[in-house]
Amino acid sequence: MKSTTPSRKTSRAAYLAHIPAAEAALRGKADRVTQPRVAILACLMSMDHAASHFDVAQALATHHPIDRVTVYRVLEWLVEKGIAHRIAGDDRVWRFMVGAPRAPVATHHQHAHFTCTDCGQTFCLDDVPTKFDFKLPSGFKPAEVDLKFRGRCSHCA
Amino acid sequence: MKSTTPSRKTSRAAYLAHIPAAEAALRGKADRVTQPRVAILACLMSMDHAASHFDVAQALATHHPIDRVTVYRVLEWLVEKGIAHRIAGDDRVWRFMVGAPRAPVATHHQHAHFTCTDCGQTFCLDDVPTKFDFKLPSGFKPAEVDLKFRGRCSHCA
DNA sequence: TGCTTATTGCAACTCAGTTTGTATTTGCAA
DNA sequence: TTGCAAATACAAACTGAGTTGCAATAAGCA
Repeated sequence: MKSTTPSRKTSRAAYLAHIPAAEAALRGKADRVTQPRVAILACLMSMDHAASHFDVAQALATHHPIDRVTVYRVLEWLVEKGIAHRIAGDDRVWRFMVGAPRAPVATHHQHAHFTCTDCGQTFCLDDVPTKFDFKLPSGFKPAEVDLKFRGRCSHCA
Repeated sequence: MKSTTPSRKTSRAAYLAHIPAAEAALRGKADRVTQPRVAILACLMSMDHAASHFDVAQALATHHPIDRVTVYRVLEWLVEKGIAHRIAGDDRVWRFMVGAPRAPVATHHQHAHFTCTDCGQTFCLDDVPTKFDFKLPSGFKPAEVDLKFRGRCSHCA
């Protein structure tokens, strides 16, 4: 078992700093604001890139160890509640990030994903201004768009 | 084990009709034109939607059974040779289609993928005329784009 | 036809993720 | 503070996609 995002781990300080924000974000959405939920959400918030379940579990391992099944369940629950969203990677591993899910068609500001071919990390690029001019074959009724880039990220360029 | 694309299977007639074309496509690219390669490529050619390894194996099961490992290897080999390309699905399954791979950035005609939320099938939409006007955050150097739609396909609309 | 070697078939394996079940803990409200 | 439902921990078994190693086969060529 190896980390899917080897470099640039979340610092513990950054994680702790996001705990209040994580709690606040959960207050409205959750019946119960539990420690694992807060910890996992704070962990996601402190990252600038998408994290796999394993990344999350490992990031919290020393400070606040959480059962891997719970990590799975909480991450799925965060997605269900619209607090986070997940991205299918090229390596069949789900990665998670805080924020809105897939963007509806016909917005001019697109939520895009950028996967670095160098360091392997996936970033969310919010508000990518794109002008779509779709001419899909007749009969195809799109509801959502996913925009995915591959290339060099700002850290590896 | 369930099929990933339950409806609208490849008919055997359509598959047989594509065998000569498949052989011709392989002649230039392959050292050896083997039966599994021809069969699998003909199978891909006869489909109008993306097929998983399992779909291919199942489609050929009765007429021309091929070991599932061979299906994996041949499909990967087809991608490597530029004869087919693969798409990462939302269910952690690779799907394959004949044709060119990912489009480079800065082309105005985009090779897009459309996944139907109803029947679950993924289609390739070639030559989708899109006018991209990317403004990625500074430092991000994109090399490839993936454009992915979700919605209702022409069969389910 | 026989030779050579790429390719195939088979079996066993890895790995991410899921499921189930039970005992325990904990958030929250009465 | 107490009671209770919801959530977590832990263990274990399971699923399903994809991989690896090796012996057997068959495509192309002389």
